[in-house]
Amino acid sequence: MAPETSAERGRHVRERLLAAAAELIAERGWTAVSTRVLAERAGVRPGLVHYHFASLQDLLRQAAVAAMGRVVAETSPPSEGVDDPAAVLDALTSALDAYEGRDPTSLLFIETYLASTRDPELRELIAAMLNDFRHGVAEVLRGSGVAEPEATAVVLVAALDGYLLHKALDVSTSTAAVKTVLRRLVPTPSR
Amino acid sequence: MAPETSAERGRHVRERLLAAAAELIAERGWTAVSTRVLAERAGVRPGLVHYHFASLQDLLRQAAVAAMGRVVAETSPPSEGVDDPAAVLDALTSALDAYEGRDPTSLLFIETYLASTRDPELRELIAAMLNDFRHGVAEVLRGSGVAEPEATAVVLVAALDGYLLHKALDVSTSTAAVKTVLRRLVPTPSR
DNA sequence: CTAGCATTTGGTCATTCGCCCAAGTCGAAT
DNA sequence: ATTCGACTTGGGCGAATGACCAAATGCTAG
Repeated sequence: MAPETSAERGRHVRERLLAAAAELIAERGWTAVSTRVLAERAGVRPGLVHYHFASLQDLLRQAAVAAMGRVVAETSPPSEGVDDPAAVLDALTSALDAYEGRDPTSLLFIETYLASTRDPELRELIAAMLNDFRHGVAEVLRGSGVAEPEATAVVLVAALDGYLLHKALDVSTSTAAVKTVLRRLVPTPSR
Repeated sequence: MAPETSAERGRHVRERLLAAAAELIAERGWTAVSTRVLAERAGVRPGLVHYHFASLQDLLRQAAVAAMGRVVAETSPPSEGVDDPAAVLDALTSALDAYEGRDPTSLLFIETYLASTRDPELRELIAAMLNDFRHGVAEVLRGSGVAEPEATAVVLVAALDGYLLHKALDVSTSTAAVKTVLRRLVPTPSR
């Protein structure tokens, strides 16, 4: 195998810990992730957790922000070149197909939202992400002539997260029907 | 004071424990509620928790279901006498004024949704509540001529819960503007 | 008055928790 | 070859956890 410098190995361990944390937050819940199960999942000795991170909370914060940032980046609608509101909606609702409510990604989002309630530092980071995403959606909506783009984006994103939240309880609802109804939120002004 | 029979005192203790549990789930998160803080909050000795309830999980389940059932009952729109979709919306969005996202009630809902993910017994109870509420809303929508009442109810309720979820992070959004946009979901067929 | 009962008490059990640290390993630079 | 520094190991700290139980308490029915 490739010989690793100790610095490289250290970075590798850090990444494994962050990945394991994102998994376990979704599986067990934010406050139920412990240093020992975390280390075991990462395939690493428990002592390493507090060598690479100041505290368990700090690790969880970094893991959640990094993982969520990645998801948001690839879910964000293209900032230009979209003029049809229906196309905007399709881009967003593709998330409804990708995430089923009970999957690690959906649960990580909800868990982090709740953890933000009890961690001001985390709240600021997540609120900034949410606002960026909302404004991105609003910009596209404005470009395609939808009235009140900012408020519409707020409702649209809320409906998406809320639907995923409910889907965790009840998977029987039809995503296709939901998409149809969501289209009412982005009416085309002309015609 | 009124002399209490031991049975009455027992029932009283049970209620205090349930009330304390609902508070603490919101404050600390579902998995972070312990028997000892629970007993302290209820003004009761720790040993009583496992006398009145089979387990801590069982207590939390009962507390969440009872508290949520009470909220749902008083938020549900009147099942008859409403023919204007705007009035339906007003009845529902009144919850947006009552709950600010970071209040105990909102947090209890989200926490319980997440706990349901890891507790099949709880999930069935909460899913039934959600479906009852959705169908109640759908029935009123159907009565006032809104197209696709079931799917509309799903989206509407999702938007409400999602908005509360996001409000916990960012209280800067305008509830009034949100209500305006939500009106698009319930278009009047006539006119 | 007494026996029976639900309730309450105070304590203990093994386990797990976050965090810390002295000692050890090992590649890189001198 | 030796030193340096980053990384890792294994153990241990006090505190908290869920659950359990024998003994005490006190109301109530006989």
